[in-house]
Amino acid sequence: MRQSRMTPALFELVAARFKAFGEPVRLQILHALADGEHTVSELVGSTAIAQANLSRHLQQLLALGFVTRRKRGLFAYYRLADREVLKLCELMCGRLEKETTARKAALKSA
Amino acid sequence: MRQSRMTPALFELVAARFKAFGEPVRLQILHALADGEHTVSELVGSTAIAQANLSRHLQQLLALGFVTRRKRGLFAYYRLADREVLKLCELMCGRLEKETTARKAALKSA
DNA sequence: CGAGTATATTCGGATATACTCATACAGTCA
DNA sequence: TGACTGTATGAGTATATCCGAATATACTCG
Repeated sequence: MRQSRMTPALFELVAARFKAFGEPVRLQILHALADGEHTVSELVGSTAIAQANLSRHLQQLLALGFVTRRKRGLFAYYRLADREVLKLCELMCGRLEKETTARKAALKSA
Repeated sequence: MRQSRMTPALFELVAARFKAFGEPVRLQILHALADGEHTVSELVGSTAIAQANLSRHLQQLLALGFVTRRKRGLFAYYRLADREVLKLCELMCGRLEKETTARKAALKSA
């Protein structure tokens, strides 16, 4: 939040973006796209998420700029928009790891 | 997501953390805490969020490790748990800025 | 102890979000 | 053109989440 002034509208916009990451299914999709471009049907295969559901979540991620789409014939190829997307996930994962190791350490000392 | 294997449970845990950021009110609270420790009543004054609501959100942020609490007499002093919290916000804000400037540029060229 | 204050929690209604099923919309190829 | 396939979308339902009002809890001080 380096923004000079944070308006309610701005909070809304940022929150909407975080909300996109706040759903396990979407994280799973981003994770599946970490190794490169995939079509919807490939994702159906690798993630066990229903096609309709997958398509919907991909639309959201697309609308928010977290993934990009390339249509080629019948297929839609989705890929992560940039590396920062993974960086966000890694930051949060890192916090979780720290938390769990801290918890373990606390148990040992007790 | 540097984790060796992402399990469904792990996705849930990470998503829960992102979900905390996915709410304008909580972002506003984090923003208000950016300049240091504050009590609940101070935050009521500076944010115009109702006390009950504020307390609720602070509990969530506390449970997820984004803020810490120090109780002293009647008062509860909350502060950001670490700098990373702001970094996450800044990353997302940065994306939003890029998006909007890109949109403006697109309008100009059109 | 009893009043007063700061914070936390419970309850209930309103709203949003995700999911499934069925269907629509391309685009390909015979 | 017509069958077929991959992707997107509409409708309906179930679940989660937010908020306000009221209440509970914890601490201080007379």
